[in-house]
Amino acid sequence: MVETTRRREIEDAASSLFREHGYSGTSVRDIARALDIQGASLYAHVTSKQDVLWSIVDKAADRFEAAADAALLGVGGSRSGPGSRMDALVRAHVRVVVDDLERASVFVHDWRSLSVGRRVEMLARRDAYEARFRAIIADGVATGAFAPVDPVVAASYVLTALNGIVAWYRPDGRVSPATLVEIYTDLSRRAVRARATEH
Amino acid sequence: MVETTRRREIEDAASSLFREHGYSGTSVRDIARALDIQGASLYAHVTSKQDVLWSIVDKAADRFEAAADAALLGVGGSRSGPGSRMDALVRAHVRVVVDDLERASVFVHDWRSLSVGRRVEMLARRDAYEARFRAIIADGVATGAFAPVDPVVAASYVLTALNGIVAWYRPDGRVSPATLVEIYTDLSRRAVRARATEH
DNA sequence: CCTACCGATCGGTAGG
DNA sequence: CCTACCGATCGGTAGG
Repeated sequence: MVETTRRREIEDAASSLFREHGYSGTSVRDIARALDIQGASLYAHVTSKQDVLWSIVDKAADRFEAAADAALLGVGGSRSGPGSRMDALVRAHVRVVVDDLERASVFVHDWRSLSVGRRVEMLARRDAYEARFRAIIADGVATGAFAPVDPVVAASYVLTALNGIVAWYRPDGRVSPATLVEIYTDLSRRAVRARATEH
Repeated sequence: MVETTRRREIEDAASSLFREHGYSGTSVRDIARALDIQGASLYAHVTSKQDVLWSIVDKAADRFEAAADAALLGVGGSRSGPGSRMDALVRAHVRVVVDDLERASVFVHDWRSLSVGRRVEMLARRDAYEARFRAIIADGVATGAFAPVDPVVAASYVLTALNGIVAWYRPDGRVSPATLVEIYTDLSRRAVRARATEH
């Protein structure tokens, strides 16, 4: 399916509706209504409702992975310490989330509505992504830069906190996206760092 | 509606299904099938699907509030420092979550499917609940026990992390519920505490 | 708790 | 992108 303007408009409308009502709570006619066309007309652009969900989730996963790659590369990879790498990953993740809250919300919540094959595929990608956090935390614990936390639990803690942004954050509120990125980076770094007296 | 054994079985089954497929993704017949009865037979025990959702969410909210009350009372209220009060709140919250992951998941995710009036009511209760965390964090920042974090953002960070447990935690895995409670309390306390050199 | 049934809506197709 | 339509399923009611 080629990427057209209409196709992007459909995914924009669908992301917004999926975020507010969930995949099951959104009908094909709801999406069409947002675009002022008939429900059946949507099928001139997409093959199924499931296909729209997959496009949104797949591209969102691409964005998170690309941002993490770039962030680690930018900070010099494993030549830099676990603290800097953790900060870079958190910063990149929060940026992707606040950059498109609708699509991030669908990625976070609605991937469970994917068909079995795609859900399994996405679960593997999510696990590989989360493994970057686990590895950095384990490294920090090993060097003593981080407190002796369980890397699996700590990575889940931090990532669910970052993903939780989609549930409460309003970009037009008191806290700007840039400020949110910095606050979340600080909170995440502090959650795993060792006491100042320990190193 | 009186609380009967059957009624509780219905809410148990509904919680499990809502957790896995969401409120919209679960049909009345799905719930009935889990209890080996006909879809229409469910209406001998409940007045509507929405009514079942409300019961689950309302009772879950009761549990979180009661646990927070007891936790603050147990730690001596405002006579104890912000650190102890924060620990008590976090511990209580995580205990309620791991004690019934299905109902906690419905409370966290499916309250958005409540009818408008009930959704507004629940939003107010959630805000009052979250305000306890905000107040304690603001207190800790004022006394210097906590880092100079934004109390609103920090409370959202911590609470979404705690609620995120429902998305990944498996109680039959490597980490016992009791251990999870301790790790999460440590991570949350560390996220907001001041550097050891600062106090 | 059952059978039988209701109108509304679902995702999707045919044919233009 | 439209009209017209499909079979399936939805939440819920009637009457036992």
